[in-house]
Amino acid sequence: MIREKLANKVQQALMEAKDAGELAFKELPEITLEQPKGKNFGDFTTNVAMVLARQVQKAPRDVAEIIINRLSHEGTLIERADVAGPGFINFYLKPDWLYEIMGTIATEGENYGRSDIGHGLKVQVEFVSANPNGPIHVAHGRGGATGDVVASLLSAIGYDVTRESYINDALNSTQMQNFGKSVHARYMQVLGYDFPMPEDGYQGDYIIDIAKDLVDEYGDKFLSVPEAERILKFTQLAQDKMLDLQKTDLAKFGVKFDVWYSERSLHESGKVQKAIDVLKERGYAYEKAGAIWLKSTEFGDDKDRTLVRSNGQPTYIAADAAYHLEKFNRGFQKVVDIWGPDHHGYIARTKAAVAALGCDPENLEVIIYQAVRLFSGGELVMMSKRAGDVILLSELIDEVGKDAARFFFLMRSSDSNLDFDLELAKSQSNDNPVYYVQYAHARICSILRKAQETGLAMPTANDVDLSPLKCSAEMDLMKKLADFPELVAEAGQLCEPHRLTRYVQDLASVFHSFYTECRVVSEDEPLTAARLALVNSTKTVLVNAFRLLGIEAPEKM
RNA sequence: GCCCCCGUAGCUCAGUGGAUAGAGCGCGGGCCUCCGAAGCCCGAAGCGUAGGUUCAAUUCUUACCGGGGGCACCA
Repeated sequence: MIREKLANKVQQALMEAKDAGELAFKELPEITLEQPKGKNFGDFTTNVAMVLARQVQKAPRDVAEIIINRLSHEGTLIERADVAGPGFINFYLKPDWLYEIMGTIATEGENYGRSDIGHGLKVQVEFVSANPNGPIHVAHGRGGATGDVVASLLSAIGYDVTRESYINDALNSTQMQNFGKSVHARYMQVLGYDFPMPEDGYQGDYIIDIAKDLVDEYGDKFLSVPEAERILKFTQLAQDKMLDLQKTDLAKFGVKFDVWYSERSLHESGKVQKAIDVLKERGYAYEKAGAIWLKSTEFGDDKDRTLVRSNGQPTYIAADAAYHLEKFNRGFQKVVDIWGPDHHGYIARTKAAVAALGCDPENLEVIIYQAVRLFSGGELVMMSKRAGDVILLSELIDEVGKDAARFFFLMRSSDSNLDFDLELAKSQSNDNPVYYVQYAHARICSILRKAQETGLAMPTANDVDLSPLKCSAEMDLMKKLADFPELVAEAGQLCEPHRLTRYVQDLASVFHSFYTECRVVSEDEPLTAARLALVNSTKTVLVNAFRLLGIEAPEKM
């Protein structure tokens, strides 16, 4: 808002200068207003004079001077504008611009920070998509937190978002067969038979748990069924159990999906075959050595990929192609896939498949998040009792809690490896960023309780005079609150949720400084009222940010 | 060999085509007759190397060096 106003002012000044023959430019440059890094460079700054300098053949500082002389401050929030450094124009604003924003926060409440950048565009965020042959583990946790918050951010900026998880439940896949055989072997063992685990069988204890469940539920009634049929049956039963467990674990993590999409359903409905047919028709599928191949090299992939094996079984790529075609057919105009680091190699082939099917690969955005390592007391944690070689998400949540788990997963850019310090996440101290930010909220609630006990009215920024707010701690806090909508927009458009955790920590920090500096409930009634309004606004923004992050806003800790 | 990510303070990480590169931990020093010290304030300390593009590069680009991960008619 304020940026547009300033940009308009600058544009007006530029046009006037042009008409007066002071600046000879043909095209109006884009005028961007930024918040300067240094504290002594005003509230907003623009580099337009430097951008324009070459075109008008004048020194940048002279151009800036001309613009400033044409700026009228009358009836605006501009206090003054200066030329600085190599040719920046720095704007110093009257405090009223912040008071206006306080009013906006009070009026918009839980909607403060939302926008309509997405214009209701239908977007799907696909994440987690774990094979239903094991529990959700910590790497899925990073993907889960990332996907969930990316979805929340996109929704906040006006997209029509669907959260979706793809179930790799094709019964004929090597992994699923292996899984079924493992469960079957454990089942036989629970029944007392000396039955060997298959080679490369699933070793985790959860396989035994499933086998015990199956014995409890069905006893030995499957023994009469032929072994091959029995294994197939077990694969399905065990898959269903795994899926339920995955849903339970993810729900505990605060992650819920609108759609669980079954790979098996793609095969059974003939959509995989259909996609292959489409690829053939479009000339991007061919036969070689008894198999059918996707001509993905046409679209920048390193090599062509097998769609259908020589034994007639379609590969997962065929199913993935069908799935992505289905996404676009379902009306999604933008698709975001969130994958683990082991999948980076699939970006090229998936985009190639999408392009070969006649969809625009630009509408598919793939986010790869990097590896997660758990540390405890400086030691790398590798093994889990319950799952074998991975740590389960549920174990992590039991250990550090949902909020800490989510927050820690979101603290780093997806592009960075993530070292998760269990001790830190558990510690109830100021070292722990989750406690730090939640404490800010609890502290606010404490102040508001105190004010209520004192019998004070609870003012909002709309019904109180904010002009007593003028010290630097108060100004810094208001500025941070003012940043929120833009931060949400940026984090959403870039699909970078870590910007939000960063912001929340910054906001908590300026609030804590304000708290130390400025006593809220005091003898000075106008000041108390204004500060209470500011505290209220801070609470609103914290709560809105926490909601996006999916963490609690505790009133007491 | 090819592909992806990272290389910023002692450590873990943010950040930006521009003016003085930030935070937490750790380290040193201060602050509670007062709304929660789970807090605040002050201090020391940094853009892997070499080219290129640019008025301006830590940011874009190329090469190299270092770390992590991936390269199936498995999913």
